[in-house]
Amino acid sequence: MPRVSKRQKLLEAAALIVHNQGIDALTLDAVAKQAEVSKGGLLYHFESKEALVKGLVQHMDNIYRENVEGSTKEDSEETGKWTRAFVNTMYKQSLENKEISAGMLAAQGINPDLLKPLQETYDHWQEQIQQDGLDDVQATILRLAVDGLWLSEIFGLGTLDQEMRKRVLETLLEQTHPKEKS
Amino acid sequence: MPRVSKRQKLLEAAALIVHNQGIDALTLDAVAKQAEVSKGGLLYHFESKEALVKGLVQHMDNIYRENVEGSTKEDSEETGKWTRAFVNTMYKQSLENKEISAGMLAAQGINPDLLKPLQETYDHWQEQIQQDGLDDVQATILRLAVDGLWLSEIFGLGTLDQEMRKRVLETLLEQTHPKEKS
DNA sequence: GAAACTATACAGTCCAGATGGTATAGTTTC
DNA sequence: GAAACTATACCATCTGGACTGTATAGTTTC
Repeated sequence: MPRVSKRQKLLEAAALIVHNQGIDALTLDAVAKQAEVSKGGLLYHFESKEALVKGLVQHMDNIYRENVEGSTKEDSEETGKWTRAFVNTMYKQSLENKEISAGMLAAQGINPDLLKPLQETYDHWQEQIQQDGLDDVQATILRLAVDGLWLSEIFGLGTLDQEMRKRVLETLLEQTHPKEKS
Repeated sequence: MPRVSKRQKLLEAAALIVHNQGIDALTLDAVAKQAEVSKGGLLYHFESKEALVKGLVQHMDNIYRENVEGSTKEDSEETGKWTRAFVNTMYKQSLENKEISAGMLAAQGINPDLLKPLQETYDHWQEQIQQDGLDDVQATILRLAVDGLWLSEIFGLGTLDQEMRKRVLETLLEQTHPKEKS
C-alpha cells in the first residue's frame, strides 16, 4: 500500500544523507535504514549503488525541468522569459529543497559520467538564455549569478544574509526586462 | 633531501584523482600510487585520510588567499579592488588549475566541517566586496557570477565557449569600475 | 674523528571491519 | 497471483590505518 512509493522515500533518504553527512556516508545500508526500507527493498528498486545515484540525478533533472519549462509557459512576457524562469527556479530551489543538489554531488563522487542528463539540460537552457531577446552576455551573467548563489549555499561559501539575498534576486529579475536606455 | 617534497606530490595526486574519477576513487592506496609514494610514506605526511583532505582544503585556501590578497595590493584603483581581485583570481583558477577545487569536493564528501577554513575566507571576502565602494548588490552579483562560472566548470553544467567566457569576464571587470551615470 | 645515537622520510606488510552485492525464504497489498 | 516488499544470512573485496623495517643525514660524545 505504498501511498508514497518507497522509491521516492529512498531517493529522499539518499539525498538527505549526502546533504548532511557527505557522500562518503552514502552506503546502501545507510540509505535503507534512513528510508525505513529493508536492504532487499532498496535493491528491488535500484539494482546497484550506481543505479541509485542515477536515479538521484534523474530526479533532480526532472524537478528542474518541470520548474523551468513550466515557468516559461506561464510567463506572459516573451523577452527574457527563459532567463527569468531560470533565475526564479534556481533561487526557489536554493531555499526550499537544498538536498536536491545532492544528486549532483553524489554523481560527481561516484562516476562523473552520470551527470550527463543534467549537463544536457543545462546546455539547452544556456542556448535559450543566449537567445532570449536580451543582451546575451548580460543574460548569461544573470544565469551565472544564480548558479553562484547555489554554489554558495551548497558549500556554505560566502553565504548572503536574507536581506542581501532578496535584494540580489530582485536586481537579477529586474535585469531580465529589456531596458529603454542602453 | 626532497627537492619537491612528497607532501606536495601527494596533494597534487589526491586532487587529480578527485578531479578525474570523483571522490569515491580517493583511497589512500590510489593516492600513494598516483604520487609514486608508498602507503607508509603517505601516512607519514598525513596521518589519516581526513588529514589528507584537510591538507587539500588548506592548500586550496592558501592559493586563493595569495592570489586575491596579492591582487588587491597591486591594484592602483581603490574602488572595486576586492571585487576585481576576486573576479580575476577565480576566473584564472577556473582556467589553469581546475583540480584545485577538488579539495572542496573531497571535504564535502568526507566531512563537511573540513570546509570551515574556506568558508571563513569567503565570508571575509564577501564583507570586503560589499564595502568595496561599489553598489553592494551589484558587486555581490559580480562575485556570484564568477562563482557560477566556477560551478559550471566543475560540474560541466552549461559551460560557455571560449568567446562567450571572454566576453563575460570583460563585462564583469568593466562593472567593477564605478560608473558616471546611475 | 670515529663511534654511538637521533630524527626524518619514507617502504612494505598485515588485518579487522566496512561495503556492495547476492541469495533465499517468507509476507503483504492490490 | 503477481508486484512490492521484509528479513536475514552470507561472501568477496576493498579500505583505513597500525605496525615494522630501513636508508640517510645530522648531532653528540669521547
